[in-house]
Amino acid sequence: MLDLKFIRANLELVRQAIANKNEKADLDKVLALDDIRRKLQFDFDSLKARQNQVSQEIANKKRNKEDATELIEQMGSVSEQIKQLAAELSDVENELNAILMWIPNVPFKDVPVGKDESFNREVRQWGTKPEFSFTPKDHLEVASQNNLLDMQRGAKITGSGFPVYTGLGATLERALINFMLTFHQQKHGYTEMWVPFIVNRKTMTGTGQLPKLENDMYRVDEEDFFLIPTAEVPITNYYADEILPLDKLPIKMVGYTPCFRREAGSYGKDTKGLQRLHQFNKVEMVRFVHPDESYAVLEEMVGNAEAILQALGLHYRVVELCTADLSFASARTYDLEVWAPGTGRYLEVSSVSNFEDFQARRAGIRFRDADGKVRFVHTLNGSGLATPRTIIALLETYQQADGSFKIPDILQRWIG
RNA sequence: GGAGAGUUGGCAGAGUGGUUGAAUGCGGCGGUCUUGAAAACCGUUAAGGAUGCAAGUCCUUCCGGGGUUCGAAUCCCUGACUCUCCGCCA
Repeated sequence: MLDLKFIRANLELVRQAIANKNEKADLDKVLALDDIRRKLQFDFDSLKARQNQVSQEIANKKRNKEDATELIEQMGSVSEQIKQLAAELSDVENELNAILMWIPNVPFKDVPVGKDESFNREVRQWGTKPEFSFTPKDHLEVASQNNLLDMQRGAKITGSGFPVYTGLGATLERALINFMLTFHQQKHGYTEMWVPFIVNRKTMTGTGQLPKLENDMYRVDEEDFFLIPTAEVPITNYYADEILPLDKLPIKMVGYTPCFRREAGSYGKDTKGLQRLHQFNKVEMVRFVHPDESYAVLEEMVGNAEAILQALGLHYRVVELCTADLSFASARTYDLEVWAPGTGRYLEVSSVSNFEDFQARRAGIRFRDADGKVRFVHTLNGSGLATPRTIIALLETYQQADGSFKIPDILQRWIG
């Protein structure tokens, strides 16, 4: 959520940001409602002040055993007006808030402006595409020959997009998660968190998934709960509505969760095998930092995610997203795309974003500055990494001529 | 799932329907004293909003929502959560 005062002071900037992100929001309505809100607030405050004052007088009279009937009668109508104004004020505030919730974050100034993903900017590459003496197979074929995956029975149990990992495939999945968690915890200094996989509406709103993405998520209607689409949601909201002492920053948390995504309407495009799923596993890094540091930390976090791919020996590239590809809440995002030799494409395995104070304002995550001032923290998060496409890259990169595949040494200790 | 108790400021913990934004203690910050520190003493210490150049003034908030009343932390209804006991269960 953007600060209303910021919107008022930077109207054109916000208007441009909405357009560049292909979003829609009625800023004129916001300004109009805000005017009404302030006027109602002023009237309400004035009447309340009067009521408070006269209440004192009534109390004094009663204490002195004097008659207060006249004052009480007067206040009857004031009381009615206050109720009326309070109701109007609350309606306007709700309406205003509802619109504010649909205004996206403003992109960082250096983010390339673009209308689709073709405007994304490649930042760098690491490693090179591996060479094969044979035609590399795609991950489904490798998985099939080695009995690692069962998409059909996953579909039978639940539906398409719910894979079953079998035997060594399951072990590899678990090893990968374990490896990544331990790596971030030990080498990058993150605190490991194990959090609920189902969250309430307030939490889902705090990180910006709601109201926009309600239809992309699995719901538990009876409780108005949601299955998390990413660990970002429960981990970021861990400190919601709190004021953190300065010495608690920076906060670095890492957690594994399964991720659940309905994403109706995404069928047909790049869905083969493990490329696009309704349930998948992901290790997520989350950081809360002083506003002055967030862009430096963003670069550092990209490095943290890259370190995993490097340790696994997988070729990848780093891409900066253009405004249109940027998520609703993000101000700047880098994607890591790993090379999948059999599929013949780069696949997104990580997305690292700086949300500045957008999420913090929604979720109420603040800290006390050196001079005692209460401010919003900057929140960042990044996948480190999502497993399915990492598995794709591993299977396709380390496949052998005979159809078997080699598990990278670094994962061996987790395979057992 | 059943029964009971509870939810107040950073924490602990008072609170009679009427100067209670809230006693007291702890913690934090500033000061006096001290070579320095501790102790002691003094002062200070919530967040959000409206208005104003500012100093300031005013309003809201005692888990959330609704109600009673001239007036609610205090009374009523309702929801959430926590704790204790019982039941069930991995």
